[in-house]
Amino acid sequence: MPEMPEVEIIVRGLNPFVEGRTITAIDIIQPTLIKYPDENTFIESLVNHRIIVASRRGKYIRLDLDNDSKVIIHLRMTGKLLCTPAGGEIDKHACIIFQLDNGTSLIYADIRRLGTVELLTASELTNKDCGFCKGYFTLGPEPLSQEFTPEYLRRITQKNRGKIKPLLLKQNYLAGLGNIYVDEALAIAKIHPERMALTITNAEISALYKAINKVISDGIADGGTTFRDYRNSSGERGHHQEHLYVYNRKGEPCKFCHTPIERIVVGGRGTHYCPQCQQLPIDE
DNA sequence: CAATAGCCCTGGTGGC
DNA sequence: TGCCACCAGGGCTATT
Repeated sequence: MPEMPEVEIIVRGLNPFVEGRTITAIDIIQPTLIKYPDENTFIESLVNHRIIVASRRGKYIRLDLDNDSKVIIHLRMTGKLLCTPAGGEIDKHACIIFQLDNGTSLIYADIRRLGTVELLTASELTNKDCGFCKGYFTLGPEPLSQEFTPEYLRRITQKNRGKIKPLLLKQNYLAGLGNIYVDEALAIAKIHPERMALTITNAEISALYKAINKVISDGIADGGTTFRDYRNSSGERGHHQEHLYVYNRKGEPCKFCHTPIERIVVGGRGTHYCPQCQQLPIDE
């Protein structure tokens, strides 16, 4: 569900709530979400330990514990991390409940249960070849970071034989973009989602670079995008859906030229674009 | 490598 | 109102 801006908002909301709190008990309602290690080791490693900090890398959330355990969480499509006050209502799709020493609880809830929760020791985190959290260890640079530059974007488009949209969705090239923000960035940069990455010009690279950083920072500023399931750690909706250019706007007028937005499938994903603003070169 | 399909799941929506 | 096919913000794996 959540892409980088949504995960960023979740982590920002999480920290004031969990930082310094000790986990007093863990209720595991859906054990299949815990991919590593086994349920008992998971509980033993965390109960009576203090959460130092929550952080984000790409679409992953990480909790660092005082015994050097790291909990790596991916929310996939419908996962939520909810900070629930003492006596507060437990989400009906709660999968794992971390009870904290002040009576509150941190609840992992997930309607479709596609999310993943893994616990690594400090040495497993350093080792990277532990066989778990593979996606976490191979993440590319973050939008808005020093490492993400127009030159970097140029480099990955030059060495890729495929279409631009599937490339931008690959987390090992760029961490954090998902289906919504990719469509939005391409719309703002006026690049067709099926454009062959190799043929993208320097001027377009420059526009795409700015557009990626813009959609991500706007998404964060708006508290994320909520269509149905996304909620921040307090259970509130985001607002960026009110400012989208193309995503989920099939048939509605383009905000630049008023041409109806079209929906196609690219790389197996629903894709929205303006057929007027985002054209393929004639020879493609 | 790139493209595609299948898979993990539930639930909302739109067509009939 | 009911039934049903389809679709969904992700990502791993296997196959061609």
